[in-house]
Amino acid sequence: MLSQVAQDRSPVHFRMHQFLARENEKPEAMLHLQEGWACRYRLLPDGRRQITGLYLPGDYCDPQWALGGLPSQPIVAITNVRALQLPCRASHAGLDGHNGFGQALSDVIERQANWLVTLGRKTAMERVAHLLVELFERMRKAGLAYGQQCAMPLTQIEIADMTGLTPVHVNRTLQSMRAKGLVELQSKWLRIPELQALREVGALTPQEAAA
Amino acid sequence: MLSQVAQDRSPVHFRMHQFLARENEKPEAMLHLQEGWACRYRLLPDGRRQITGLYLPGDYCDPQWALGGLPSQPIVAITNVRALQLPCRASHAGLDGHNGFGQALSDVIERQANWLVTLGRKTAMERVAHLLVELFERMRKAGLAYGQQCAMPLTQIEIADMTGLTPVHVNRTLQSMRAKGLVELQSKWLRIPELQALREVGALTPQEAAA
DNA sequence: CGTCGAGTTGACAGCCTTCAAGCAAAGTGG
DNA sequence: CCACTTTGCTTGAAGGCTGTCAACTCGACG
Repeated sequence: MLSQVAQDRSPVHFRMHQFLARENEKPEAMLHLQEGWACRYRLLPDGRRQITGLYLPGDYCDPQWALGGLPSQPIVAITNVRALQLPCRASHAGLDGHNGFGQALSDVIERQANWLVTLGRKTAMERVAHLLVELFERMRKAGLAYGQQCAMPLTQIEIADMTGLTPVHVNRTLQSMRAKGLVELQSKWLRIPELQALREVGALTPQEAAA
Repeated sequence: MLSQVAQDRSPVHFRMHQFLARENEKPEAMLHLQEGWACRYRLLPDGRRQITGLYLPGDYCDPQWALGGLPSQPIVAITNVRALQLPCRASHAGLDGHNGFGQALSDVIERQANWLVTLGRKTAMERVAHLLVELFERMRKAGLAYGQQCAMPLTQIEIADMTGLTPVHVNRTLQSMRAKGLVELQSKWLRIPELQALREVGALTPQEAAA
């Protein structure tokens, strides 16, 4: 099993804002996150930034490295990160969806497609709702949700870079959501009183945010 | 080789607007497009549509089917399509980037990430420029560009659903690009007088639109 | 010759951005 | 332990990019 491979390796640590991978640099190993959050992003010449992927505890970083090629986007730690290393080529024998890597690859493609819909066609409130629902459900799958709440280390600037909005508008949108009782969000903790209500606000189809 | 596998199969045909795949229905076979265009998309309950992937001649449809799971989004023919069928599981022995499927999977992830940046952070003109550059470069790689031109069967409505804009604004944006001499686009043919100029208008980083 | 889809144009509204200022909490150095 | 700075969050006012609504043209098609 992959987990056994992983457990043969000693854990590595990254501080907040440290790079897990850089553009066009061959990664030393695939990482299996044990603790902490990270993100993949691209920076435009004029400073605009778009986050293109989030890595939460339990996620592989990055499954596509098993396919060969070099990372085209940097990956940076959002919080301090602890991870296990595993060789990028450990998985060649079976990427068929019946093991972790195939599923992880599917999830990446699925989530990216969902975000294309959100960034292309949804309003600010729908975008933020999508993000919060996805975060909560992924944390819950990782066993890191406690009732209706989970940790949420993202700053409003990072939420903006994820949702394609400005930090100012993210702030106004969150306040509006708080006023409606849709979310409680303070000191890095997220609480969602009614998940189904927030899913509807986010215009999430049944298959979305399930991945 | 994959191509030999493919050539063992007889070609299948789809008419314009016919489905190559439907949501949650197991596809009969992976398709290797020989002629015609198709797209993957999602429809929101209120009618908003976002195209999440384009399939051009030479593309596999869809590489991720080799990973297992069911398609979460429908795929529909934009023009009439001719394609070769190959079994979804033909590739299990090697998805390592040294054959067509691994590369195809990488390309899908890479292109989706590029579009996340465009939909999240770019202006209308940058979005349309990105699309036209990508289409031209993919057609050229497929051997279907002739000098500075290639076929471009998309309607302005389809361009809008790809770029996250309204058809009206796509129209205005295209006119503005024509007025600046950036593109010539008429009767389903695209000509790009200066590709590099259009790349810059699209705020494309070196690695973008290369996939 | 009527219909339909695609493209085009104008007027107006609105969501979101930009710019700016102020506040609180956390980190830093003396 | 207390300035001082930094980071993150908040709020207001004004403007712009894009959306909405509507009407018109044109060519393809039957």
